[in-house]
Amino acid sequence: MHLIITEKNITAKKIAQILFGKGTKETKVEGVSVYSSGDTSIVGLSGHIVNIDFPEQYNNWSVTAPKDLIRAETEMRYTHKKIATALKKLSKDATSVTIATDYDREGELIGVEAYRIISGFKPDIKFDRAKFSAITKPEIDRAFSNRVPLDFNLAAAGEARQKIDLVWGAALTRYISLTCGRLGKSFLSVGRVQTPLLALLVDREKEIKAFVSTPYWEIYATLGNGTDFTAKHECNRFEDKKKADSVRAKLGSTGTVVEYKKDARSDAAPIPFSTTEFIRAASSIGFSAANAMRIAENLYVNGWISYPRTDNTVYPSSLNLRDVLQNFAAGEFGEYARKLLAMKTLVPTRGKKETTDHPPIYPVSSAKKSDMADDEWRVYELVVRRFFATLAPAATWETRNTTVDISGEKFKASGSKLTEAGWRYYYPYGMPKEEVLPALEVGETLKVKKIEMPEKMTQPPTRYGQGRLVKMMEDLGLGTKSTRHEAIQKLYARNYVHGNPPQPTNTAIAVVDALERYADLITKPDMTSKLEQDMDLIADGKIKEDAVVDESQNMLETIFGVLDKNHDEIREVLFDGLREDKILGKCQTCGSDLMVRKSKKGGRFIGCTGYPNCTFSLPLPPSGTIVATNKVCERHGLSHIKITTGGKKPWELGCPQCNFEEWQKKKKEAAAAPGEATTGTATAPKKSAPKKVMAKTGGSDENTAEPKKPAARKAAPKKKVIEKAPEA
DNA sequence: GCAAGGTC
Repeated sequence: MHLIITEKNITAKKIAQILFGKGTKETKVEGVSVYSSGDTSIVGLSGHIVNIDFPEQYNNWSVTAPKDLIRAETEMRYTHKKIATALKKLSKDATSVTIATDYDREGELIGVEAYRIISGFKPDIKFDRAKFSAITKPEIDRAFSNRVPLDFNLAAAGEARQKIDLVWGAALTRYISLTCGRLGKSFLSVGRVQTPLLALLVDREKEIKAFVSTPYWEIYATLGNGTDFTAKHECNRFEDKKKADSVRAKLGSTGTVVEYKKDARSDAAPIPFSTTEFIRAASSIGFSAANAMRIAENLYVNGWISYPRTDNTVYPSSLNLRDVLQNFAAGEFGEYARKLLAMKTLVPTRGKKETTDHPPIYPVSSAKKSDMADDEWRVYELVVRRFFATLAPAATWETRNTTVDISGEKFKASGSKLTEAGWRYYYPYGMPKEEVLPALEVGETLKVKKIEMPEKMTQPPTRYGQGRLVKMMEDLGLGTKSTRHEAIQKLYARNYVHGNPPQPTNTAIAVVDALERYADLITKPDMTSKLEQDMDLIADGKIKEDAVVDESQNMLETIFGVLDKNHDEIREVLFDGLREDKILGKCQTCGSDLMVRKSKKGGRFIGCTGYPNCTFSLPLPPSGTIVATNKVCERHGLSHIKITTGGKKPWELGCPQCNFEEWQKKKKEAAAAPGEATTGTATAPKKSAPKKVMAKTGGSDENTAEPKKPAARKAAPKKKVIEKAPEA
């Protein structure tokens, strides 16, 4: 029997259809689908079915010193035992095996893993490899009639990555966690991808914290010639109020048009969806990266959209765009599809990245709204509309620009109007607002109807949204199309970040600070670029896997030398960060800091650092991570808190004192009117179980929260530094 | 209780 092994079930199925046609027989071995015809069987893996890890004796974090992991041996563990057993069973009847996993580094390693499992069990089977870059009949036929040997060098490159990631990740994760006593499920993690990602967020947060907001003034004139419009002084921002005042004082009651220009601007259609582009678009309509990918995965397995993990932004010529459109001609999107089908030629847009493994994400079948949940529909609609937009012509805007002279001062205004919708007819997301500017003539006199001079404050840079982060990661080479969203999610799960856009905690800032000082390499994307270069050398046979791993282990040993020497200082940096995250405000009775503290019984509460002189305290819910938010209670001066549990929907508890008072009031009312229901007020818990100390209020979803618009974000008020000269 | 990479 000839056994063919693919990376995943869906490709096994597709290849069977191509090679066997209708004669395909599907059976199950150990619950794994096997597609057969005649003397050939095809089985799909589930990506990697083994993983490397340290042997059990290294499992106790406080027994093994972190640096002893660097040279520790590793072993293979099955992660999909049933598939491994199925491979062995199938190989009993096999005389030859063709590895037909994805044509990339990880695919080669996955293939070699299957090879090792089978040849360890039955050594005399012959192996070869089919390499294909699209699952189409000509490409599959070509690949299977030109089979080559397995590329062990390429697989070794992937294996080097596995070992280096494990050793660095495990050793540094344990070191940091042990150093500050964050053990058990609240450990602090470190990794080649996640730490540079976290450092991006921390660097930005530092900029935001360091930002000093200063006032400035703008001058607007409302002008009219029938249609009113607003023009802004050409100075844009006045930092000097006196100067702004003097300009304002000059302005008379009429203005003269000194410049007026009408133009047309072409607005190009967007490129096809790669995973990154898709996540960016989904993020801008309110989906977190992980949620967008989870939904896309669902839509894919249910046959609504194509494979969602792709770097490709160019439709392959094998994809018949008209056929795809035809699927939609009668459905929910019929009017759009028919309009595109009526065009003589379809010229799709194309992005810079072109790969051949998968097409860009496009809709493969027509769905009705009732076929899926609301969130799924929103994502599906996004994919459908994007596909349409990539086939549509550019949009055209008419732009108008004018300069008006008011008493010698220049004011500018511009207008824009969509004159040809083009692709924007199909894709309404992110539509810029039209600005009205009436037709004007140079020399025309306009009445000044109103002058306004608002005072504004300069704003700190905005936090990176998830879509932007995924894009930055791609540009920096961090992670892959399949893992970037997971890296972001991991930061939430570790409580390194909270909210959306993700905001790093003081703990995260401290971890990055400590690592940047003493283990700089793990905080930079350069580690990944260097690894990529080394992997290419391994794949080319120019250097051995062991040499690369050994060099990396040496570097990590050097780093551990530095860490050990500076242990006390690192501990201090980490403790300070951890402590800051626990401070919720000042005690109203004595003015000391209020902090999250542990009780002797293992619970926790908010206690005063003035203890034992001050015994002020407030209760806290028994489980979940307490996160202090930026919001401060106006009545009590305490940070609003939320309770997070590993990336799930956080519970926005609000001010802990307000919450406590609310709960006490409820308790009193319940005691005064026994038997009566105690629901009703807006902040009251729907089901106020008396055992639960806290009054639960509505929560916002970390994962689906609409990313805040930059303009809506407040400047960090406490960072505003005002230096006033003492009065005489 | 560690990472990152596949896939579901």
